[in-house]
Amino acid sequence: MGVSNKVSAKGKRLLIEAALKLTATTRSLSALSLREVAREAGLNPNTFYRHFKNFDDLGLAIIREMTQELRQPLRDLRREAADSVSKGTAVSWQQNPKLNLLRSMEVTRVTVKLFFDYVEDHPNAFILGVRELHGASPVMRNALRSMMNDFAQDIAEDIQILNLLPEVNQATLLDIAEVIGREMFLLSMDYIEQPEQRSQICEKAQRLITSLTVGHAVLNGYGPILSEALS
Amino acid sequence: MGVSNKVSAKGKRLLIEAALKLTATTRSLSALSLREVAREAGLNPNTFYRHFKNFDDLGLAIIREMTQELRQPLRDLRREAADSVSKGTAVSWQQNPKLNLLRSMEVTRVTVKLFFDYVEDHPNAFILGVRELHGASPVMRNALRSMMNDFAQDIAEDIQILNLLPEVNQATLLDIAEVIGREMFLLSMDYIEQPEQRSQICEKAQRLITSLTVGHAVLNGYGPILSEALS
DNA sequence: GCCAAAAGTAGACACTTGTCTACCTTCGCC
DNA sequence: GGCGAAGGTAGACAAGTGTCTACTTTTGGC
Repeated sequence: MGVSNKVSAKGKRLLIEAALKLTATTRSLSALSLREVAREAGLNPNTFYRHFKNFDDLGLAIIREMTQELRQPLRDLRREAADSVSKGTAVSWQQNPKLNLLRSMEVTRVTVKLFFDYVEDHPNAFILGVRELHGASPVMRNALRSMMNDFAQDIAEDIQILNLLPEVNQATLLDIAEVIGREMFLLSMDYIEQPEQRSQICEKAQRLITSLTVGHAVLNGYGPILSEALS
Repeated sequence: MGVSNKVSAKGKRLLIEAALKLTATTRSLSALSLREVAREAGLNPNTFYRHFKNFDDLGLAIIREMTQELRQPLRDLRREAADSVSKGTAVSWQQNPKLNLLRSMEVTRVTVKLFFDYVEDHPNAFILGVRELHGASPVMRNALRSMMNDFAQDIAEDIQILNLLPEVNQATLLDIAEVIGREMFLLSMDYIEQPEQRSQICEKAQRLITSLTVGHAVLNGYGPILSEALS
């Protein structure tokens, strides 16, 4: 459920957990009151001051943990997805477009699945992240924005390293990766809120990623190759 | 600047404007206090109760206005964009893919430009919309979500009616339209916050839309046609 | 021009909040 | 085994809040 480990003091941990819980169920972080969080944590209001100097400070601490807990695992997830699919298929796109396209789509499928499993295990972290990404605190917005940029960077790198697309334009690839990252995060809200629709949401995410990447490749001159792959 | 007209009472108008102003500059709607809004509006706190029964009520009133003020104008914008480009070009995609693709991209270009001009004229409405779309109030979230769905519906219809793509799968077209609508709204935040980057943001939006739609078309079997158009 | 309804104000109420100073408790370390 | 710092508590304060009842002003339709 909660963002775990790494912080020494017990009170700090409790306060973070309390804030996460309240944020997920009730309000935006900036709308919480210090006393409310302390109460939820079962601590004296003043204890807050021992660990944080204000609310943005608490927020940043949460984001710091969240990033640590999400970024590397998500990287690993994508690698895992790629590995589980690409055993011995290091053919170039020109050589065998069909095989490569299928491989790409399979990597996408597995990654999406793993991602949403991960979401399911850390709903509160995602809820808070999405909420504050467009929230009222500039401090939080900036912190989360740069986190999202890092994710996008990771995604773009993976697309290249794992050879999921024929070689394409670097800068616009990053744009695509940004959109993918953002949309996945937003979809995670639907995923959490609508358990009965989860398989459809997975498929929707896959279609989105495929449409985006394929469109991007086509616009970079790989139309014929991809058409062949789809025929 | 503000969301205008249509509501009779002067006080109601003032309260709405005040809430919009505070939301844009300071906090999320749910984090505002009744007295704060009244103060900003230059009214007695109790006046609030004459017009709204709680804060969600105020929020919904704002969204209602916003929708009225945005939806039809945005529809008109897209039509205008299409008209200004498609004079006498009712050739089918099979007949002249290149021409049609160029026309599509031009419609996209003009629509994006008009959209962002519109954003520039109503920044507060967009800020509040994006903020509350992922905010803490379920009432607001649902209202805005259904507004976004309507937009997506409009976009999907336009893509069909204006023949911006060869005929494609209906259901997944709506998915694409949803992504386009959402990303345009999110990009509008960047557009407002980073005036010096505005032309790049426009181009980014265009590329996104083109990548998405082209990718979608390719996956629906129009790869060869589009490849021909791009050659 | 009247008069009821709608819009707006005044003052008060109990409550919650952030933050202060002062005090107690636990823990790690020499 | 003692001691200093870090973690946690207690009580109090002024300031701000939502909401109540009661009153005044403005307005629109007859």
